[in-house]
Amino acid sequence: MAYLKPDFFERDVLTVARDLIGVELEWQGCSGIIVETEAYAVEGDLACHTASRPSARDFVLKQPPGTAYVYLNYGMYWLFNLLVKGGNKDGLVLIRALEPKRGIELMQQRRNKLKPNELCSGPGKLGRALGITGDHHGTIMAGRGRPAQCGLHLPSGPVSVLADVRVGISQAVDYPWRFLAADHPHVSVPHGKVKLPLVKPPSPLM
DNA sequence: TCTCGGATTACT
DNA sequence: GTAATCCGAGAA
Repeated sequence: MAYLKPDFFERDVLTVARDLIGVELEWQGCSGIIVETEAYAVEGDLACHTASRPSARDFVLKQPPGTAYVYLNYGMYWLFNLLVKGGNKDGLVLIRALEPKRGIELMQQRRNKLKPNELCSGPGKLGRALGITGDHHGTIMAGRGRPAQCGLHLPSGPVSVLADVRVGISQAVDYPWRFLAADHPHVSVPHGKVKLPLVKPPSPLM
């Protein structure tokens, strides 16, 4: 099974976020099938870190496509993103949920959970299950420099993917930029169940 | 130096 | 419903 090449990440961030569904994420002895992602665009997306953080903009500028963008959220959870650049729309793809495949015992140990469908069903849970921290910010996940025991593998067959609005944001809340494996039991929030704010900030149509 | 908000989760 | 927990960014 071959690793994804950098050119996978040199396309439109929405296309890449969609195509990552079904991909197997291998991470230091553990692995899982990606079943939920969100796209964040460098330009025109107020929910993206690049809209408010010069450091994120700098990261996009200087790092190659396929690099991991890792950050601490709510002071507690490490969230794992992949850099997309060189296509029509650059951005970051948040990996939000996995179906665990390998290293399940280790993930259960880290998460203090028994049920496999709750191990990685959310971006914070996933980060904890895989043992991801800020030390992994900048890890190259495709091409030269990729660490052994880390990588991404294409699915063997076709995958059914649904689009939905993104979770837990307060800006650009109505972009349908969340992608899910259809009817999959390991996602964080099922398709069509994301609660929108009562008064939504206006978003331009993309 | 201080304040605030945030791509969340688990527990009451 | 809300505590836990901390960093980047901007104001002062």
